[in-house]
Amino acid sequence: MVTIKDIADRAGVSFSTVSKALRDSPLVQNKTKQHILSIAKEMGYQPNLAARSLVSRKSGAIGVVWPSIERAALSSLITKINEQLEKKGYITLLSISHLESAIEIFRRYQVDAILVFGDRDSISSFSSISPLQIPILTYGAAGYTPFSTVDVNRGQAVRLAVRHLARLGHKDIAYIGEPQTQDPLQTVKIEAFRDEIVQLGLQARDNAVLQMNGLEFHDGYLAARAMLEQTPRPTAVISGGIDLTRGILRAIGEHGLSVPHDVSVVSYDNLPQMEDIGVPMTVVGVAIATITAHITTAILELIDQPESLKTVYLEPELVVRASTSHLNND
DNA sequence: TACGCATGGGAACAGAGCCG
DNA sequence: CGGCTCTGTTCCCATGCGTA
Repeated sequence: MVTIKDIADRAGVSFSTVSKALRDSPLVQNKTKQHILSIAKEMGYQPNLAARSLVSRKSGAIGVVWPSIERAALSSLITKINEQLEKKGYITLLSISHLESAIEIFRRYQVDAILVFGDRDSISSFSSISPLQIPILTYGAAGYTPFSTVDVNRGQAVRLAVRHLARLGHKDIAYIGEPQTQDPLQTVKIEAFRDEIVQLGLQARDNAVLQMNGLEFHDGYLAARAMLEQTPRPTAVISGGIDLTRGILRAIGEHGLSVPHDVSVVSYDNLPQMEDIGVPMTVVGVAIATITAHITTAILELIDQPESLKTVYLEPELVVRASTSHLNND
């Protein structure tokens, strides 16, 4: 490997001068600088990050723990976060391992901060993390972790959805998004759903919330099929997430029904791709760009002040598109 | 303006001291 | 004397302060 020493030998200067020249220091004459730069380029020099972080005590890397790789909503989050951190000179290391082993690996790489996406599995293991020197930011796990957190007011999002449908005249509303295994992130939404139904004096049916195995396409599909068999059939449905929504739309289509004429659909997850997933979706949630901006800011702050502890709660919005309409009385 | 030198964490190595 | 553990040293490379 080419090091600054090799460049120094070739250029006939000391390696500290090469270091300064490569970092565009004003302490090196422009002529010398250009000479050194051209030699570095010619020799194909790449700075050794390990050595650099040895001195600076910063690795310039941020570890992201992302255990549920199959969820579409999270994948657009991570893409954007990576983009924004890159602009700030950081690289992101992604781990899809379990929380404990992911953190251990990141410690060895000496990342400057760790971002953890909370999900059912990671939430339960937060308590077992031994205190460490690396700052940790969690997303989607407010109230479950001793760390700084950026989170979304999920309950409020679902309330917005219920109110929107109620305003359109719907009284019989279903909710698809209750996995069999206890998932705190989903439970919050479901509780808000039930509560808002009662608050608005709508029909509170026992089977309004549909059970399912998981939160993926097929789960939404099966739950929607079950819902469409109910009599009377709900006139509107709220979906717990984008993957479920895709399955729900499929089931409705196969049933020979149309959205929103026969069934209005509001989906959780305020993602750009929601503008058209067969139907332009009415959605509730915090826009991805807003979430990622807050996460990025919070991480950078945490690197500057590792001791600080901060919880940011983001308020969701309702974006009305073509998947919801007034109740038909025909 | 350019150079000398200390610095950082950890792997690899050298040497000392011990045991059977 | 071979084999072992334990301690101490050197090296990796880029950075940046102090100095010539």
